Amino acid sequence: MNTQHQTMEQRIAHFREVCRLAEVKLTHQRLEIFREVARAGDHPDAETIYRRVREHLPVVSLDTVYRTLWLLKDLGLVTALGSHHERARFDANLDHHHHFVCIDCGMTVDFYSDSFDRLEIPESVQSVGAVEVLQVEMRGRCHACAMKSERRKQENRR
Amino acid sequence: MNTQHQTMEQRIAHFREVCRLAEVKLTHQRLEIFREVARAGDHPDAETIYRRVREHLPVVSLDTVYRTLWLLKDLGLVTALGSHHERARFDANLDHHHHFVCIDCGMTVDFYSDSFDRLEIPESVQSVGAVEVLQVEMRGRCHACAMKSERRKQENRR
DNA sequence: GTTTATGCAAAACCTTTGCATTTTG
DNA sequence: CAAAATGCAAAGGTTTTGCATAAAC
Repeated sequence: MNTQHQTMEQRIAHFREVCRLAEVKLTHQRLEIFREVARAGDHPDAETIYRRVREHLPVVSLDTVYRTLWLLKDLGLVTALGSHHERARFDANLDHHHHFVCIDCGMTVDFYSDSFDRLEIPESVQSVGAVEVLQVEMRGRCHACAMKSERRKQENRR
Repeated sequence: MNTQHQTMEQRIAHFREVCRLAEVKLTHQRLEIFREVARAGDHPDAETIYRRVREHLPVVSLDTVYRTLWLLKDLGLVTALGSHHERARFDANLDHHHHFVCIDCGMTVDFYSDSFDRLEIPESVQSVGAVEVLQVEMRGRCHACAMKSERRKQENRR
């Protein structure tokens, strides 16, 4: 779905529909939190969203903002960068490489690719800053986690 | 510098040399922590490195592991993924896009690129897992931060 | 009316810091 | 021996959780 050229009204309507289908209650807080994330173009953190929401809706707490943001992520309405429960990890591999990251277990594997290494920086990026490192991040499910989730589905069917 | 085909002895020698040039003391703890990160291929977190180091060197504390890892990063000997003091951030932009991230202030800007979108997944990755999202991450210094650090250098010259 | 979400406060978690002691160059 | 690094314990910041109350369906 293309979010770029949707009006705020269309996004809110979509949000309502997703909540209805997921049988999730549409509270005043959730609506305002979604509206604030949808309006933002600057990848705000939970604290920032909390502050912005409070300008319109004084009765909201930080923990509700957190709970709602992870809910929105589960519903596929937002994505999370540098997501929760992620601690700093270290790598002594200084060669130019790229990453596969498992969205379930967090396992990260290094990969080498000449075609990835040869990618050119778009001009539009150069107007924002000077790129020092270009790295491709591939996210998906590793085979081990894919098997685990398959097994879980089969158990639930019984 | 290519780390891939260096022996552990070469890496340790390089570590010693970098410490000497930077006038940083080479302690037993630092040597063992570096050795453990250099040996690891699995992007371990600080706690994991701490556990592994303790098997060889019982007298080491978690805070020394942290201090040493950030030192190694400053010395350019390791890189950090999902680095410190980084909180979760949220994005309602569901269109396929890519990121520029400022290494100083953390500002993240979305970019669109057809050539990035058309990248093919290398076969070697497919043997590890099923890629769902491919995203290019460009890291560097935004113009605002570049100007700030220029100004700081000039002030120090006076 | 029943189920679910909220706010509050307290906890959990990862990471950093101050200070006395030890180690390095 | 002077300067810097360590361990300890305590604090810091972010995110999560349990529970009584309130709101949505």
